[in-house]
Amino acid sequence: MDQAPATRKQQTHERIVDTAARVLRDGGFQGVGVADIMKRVGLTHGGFYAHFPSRDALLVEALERAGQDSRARLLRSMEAGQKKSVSRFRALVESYLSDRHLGSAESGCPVAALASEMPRQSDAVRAAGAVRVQSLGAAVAATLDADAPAETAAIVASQLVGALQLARALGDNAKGRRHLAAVRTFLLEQFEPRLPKGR
Amino acid sequence: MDQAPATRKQQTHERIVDTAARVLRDGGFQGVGVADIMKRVGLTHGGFYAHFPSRDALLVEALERAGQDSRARLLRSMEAGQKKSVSRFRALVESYLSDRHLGSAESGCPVAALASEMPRQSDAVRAAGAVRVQSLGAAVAATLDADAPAETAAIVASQLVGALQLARALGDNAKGRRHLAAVRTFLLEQFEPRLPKGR
DNA sequence: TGTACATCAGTGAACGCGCGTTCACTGATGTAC
DNA sequence: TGTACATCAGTGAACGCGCGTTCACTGATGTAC
Repeated sequence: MDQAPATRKQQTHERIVDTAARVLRDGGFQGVGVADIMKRVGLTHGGFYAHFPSRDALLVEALERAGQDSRARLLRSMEAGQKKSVSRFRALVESYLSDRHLGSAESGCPVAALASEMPRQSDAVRAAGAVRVQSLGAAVAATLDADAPAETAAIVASQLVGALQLARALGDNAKGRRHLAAVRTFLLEQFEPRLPKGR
Repeated sequence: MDQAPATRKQQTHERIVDTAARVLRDGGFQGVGVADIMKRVGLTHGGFYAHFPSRDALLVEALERAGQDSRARLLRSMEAGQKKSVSRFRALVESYLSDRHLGSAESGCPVAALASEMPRQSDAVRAAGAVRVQSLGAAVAATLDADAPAETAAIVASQLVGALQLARALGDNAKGRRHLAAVRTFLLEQFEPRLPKGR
């Protein structure tokens, strides 16, 4: 929806944000260093401030980008599942609580990767974080029956984020994977819509 | 259980760990600065290394202490509830997902305060974190029926941690409190033991 | 088609600051006789 | 009871390092005529 010519500067800007969106999820907020990001993009750090007024402004954009990335990834899983007659809800849960997501935070959900750090960020970053949380809730809601209570999405989102975080804290090993599996089973039994293909 | 004489040095050590355990939950791992902690205790930073081999060693002790603090606090809530014939499970859930816990991370559960930062810490800190996660699971298990499936504790713990984190990311406001309330209601309906007083 | 100039995007040195860590030193507490 | 000495707990200056930010400058791209 934004196929404007894209000047060279805009292209560079995108590359910086994309890189930061990955590093952010892997290394947390303080893992995003101005010099480091610029180096990864193949530039020197001095040019950074021609693109962003401050490091904080980059964090905000990177967080938004990470959320979009992650959401697009979930949608692809759901499309792939639909071809196999898997409900949207099941595709979401199996993708979010997959062993793959356990191990690769850098391309995963930024809420799971960053939630406990959110309260310690600047106003602007926290606001962007709250939007990400609500967006996750909306993504979950879209997989539920239309007549499901409004709170169900919040409950499921909490469960997804908590389960992935505890699994990661236990480690990318048998303990972590067992934890994920337990929650996966529970959520499917408890919340998978009864209609053949979900809503 | 450790009422040994306690030398002056040991007393100071305790004060450093106690202070760090609070600051850790409020400010995260990188919120714990050697000079800052010593200043809060009323000392100068130079003396730090007579107590700990490194900052990382303090983080490990502070994380353990925070877990013990938080667990003791939950146990007190459960005892208080028992006098009012409230099940242990209900006391746990209402305490963990209370508005009070939403606002005051520094005396709360370190897993909720730090989970997403755990994977980025040193081996020693991650190991201590994994112990904290399992300890939380054990605390939950102790409030469930003896015949509950083993996975239930992990499921409930995930839900508690995820709900508190998302509520905090939404903010210490109406949105955050509504989120907590929704999950509280769900957990009680779903998992509160049916026997009069819980196990 | 070519020349002159302006703008753009990025360079790289420098600054100030905070942090973890080290270390020679000091004042207070405890012990020996 | 008093004196001399050793140990203990903490002090404060200094170090090296990384980080966010600034800024004068440069080479490349685009525009005017």
